[in-house]
Amino acid sequence: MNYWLMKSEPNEFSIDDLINMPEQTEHWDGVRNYQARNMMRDQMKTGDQVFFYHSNCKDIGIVGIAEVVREGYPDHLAFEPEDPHYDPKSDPDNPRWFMVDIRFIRKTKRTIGLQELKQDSALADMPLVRKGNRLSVMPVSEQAWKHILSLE
DNA sequence: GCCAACGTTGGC
DNA sequence: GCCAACGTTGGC
Repeated sequence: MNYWLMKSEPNEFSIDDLINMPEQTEHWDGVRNYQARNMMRDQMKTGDQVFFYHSNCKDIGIVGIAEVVREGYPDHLAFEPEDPHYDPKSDPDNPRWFMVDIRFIRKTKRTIGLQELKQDSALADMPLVRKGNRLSVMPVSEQAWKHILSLE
């Protein structure tokens, strides 16, 4: 099993929004970054565990856990001209952008804040705490996953 | 709202 | 293929 971290701006889509979705499941659409795309298309497997992370907000950090319930498939928003995520270079016969479905498992007992993660020497290798990191989907090592859960 | 970091685009 | 301009991310 693999572990991941996915960022979302709670103004756009929060952990509570995920809870309120039918089946507590949502497709992770709108990602327009090739590294993140490649991970969703090629590497994320059903049953993989995901940290749900709130970015660009007052209370930044890990807020919950979800799991992958559907592996990479084309992001339909790229085909819809009216949508902000429309990309004319992606077409249904040769899709450029992919997404996965994730299902809510639980909230963490508290928000595990970015500052706390940054200050933890055990997590120094995480892309999340590296300067200038902009990946919205990133892998988490098993060691880092377990360590973060121990902070709860 | 600001702005540093960094990915993408496109002219050459 | 280089690289300047531009757009976006995301912490602060």
